[in-house]
Amino acid sequence: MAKNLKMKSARAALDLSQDELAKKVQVTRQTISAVENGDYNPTINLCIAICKALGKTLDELFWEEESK
Amino acid sequence: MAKNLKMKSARAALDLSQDELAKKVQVTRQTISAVENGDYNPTINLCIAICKALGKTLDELFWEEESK
DNA sequence: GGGTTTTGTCAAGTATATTTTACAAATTTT
DNA sequence: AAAATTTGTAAAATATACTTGACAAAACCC
Repeated sequence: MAKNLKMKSARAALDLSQDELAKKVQVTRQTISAVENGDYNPTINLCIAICKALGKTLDELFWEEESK
Repeated sequence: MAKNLKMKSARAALDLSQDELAKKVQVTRQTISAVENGDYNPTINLCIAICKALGKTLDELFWEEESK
């Protein structure tokens, strides 16, 4: 899977660390790291939570990205 | 979780059975049924595959729906 | 109204998403 | 350049997505 740079840059734009985002989203820092690095295939509920924390929509952060 | 009626109606619009969609998406009919009925929390890759099979985007089928 | 296809659901199993603990490399701050 | 923060990664454990097989109710055709 490809890295999710859209997510990484949306997070950077809000000046959040992986750990801070993880807390907002109720997940571990490692999970956030893995999602950004495309190491796995997150749940849609997690994607939605990430989108809301970053003020983006699913299409903006997850469409076409992991579409392989 | 709430039922995903957007997905159900997008599938109906293409006159596909759950089983036919399941085959296109390489998953079991039970999984499609569970997703439509909101019985669980699918993977983003599965959501993307479903969107592509139905000619829709993530925002169209999965945004706000399961946002709880 | 019987036959066929479609859908809901359930129980038991397998695969994989996510956690926990932990350490080192990289980056930022002072 | 040392201290502090952020990030990549890994192994073992746990939770949960997804499968397989199967049965009954509902919906569609004849």
